[in-house]
Amino acid sequence: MRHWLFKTEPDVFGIDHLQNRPDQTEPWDGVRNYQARNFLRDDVAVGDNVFIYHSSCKNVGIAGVAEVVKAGYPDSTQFDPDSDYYDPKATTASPRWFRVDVKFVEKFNQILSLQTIKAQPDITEIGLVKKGGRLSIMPVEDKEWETLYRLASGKGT
DNA sequence: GCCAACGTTGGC
DNA sequence: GCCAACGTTGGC
Repeated sequence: MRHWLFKTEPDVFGIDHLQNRPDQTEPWDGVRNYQARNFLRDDVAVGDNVFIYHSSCKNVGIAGVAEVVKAGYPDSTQFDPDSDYYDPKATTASPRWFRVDVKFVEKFNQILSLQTIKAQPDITEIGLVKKGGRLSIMPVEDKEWETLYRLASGKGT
């Protein structure tokens, strides 16, 4: 099983939205970045755990955990002219964009702030810290997951 | 709202 | 295939 981090703007769709969904499950769509798309299409698998990260807001950081319940399949918003995510160059025969379904697992009592994450000496390779933090879907190494989960949940391992 | 860093586009 | 121009992201 692999671990991931998905970024989201909590004003649009955050951990609370996910928790309040029917079945606490929601398609993770609207990803329009090729590197992130490749992860969704090729690598994210059912049963993988995902950190839900809140960006572009007052309290930036990891807010909770979700689990992948459906692996990559075409993101239907790319075919919908009324959608913000419409892509006229995408066809059903060869979809460009993919999404996965995620289910709520856990909300942390407190956001694990980006500042705290960056302060960890062994968290230096994560995409959050590199590349100016712009990638919206990124893998998290097992060791990094352990460290971050311990910090966020306050639980020992 | 600013601005740095990155991704995408399109002319050549 | 290069690279300048442009758009977007995201922390602050």
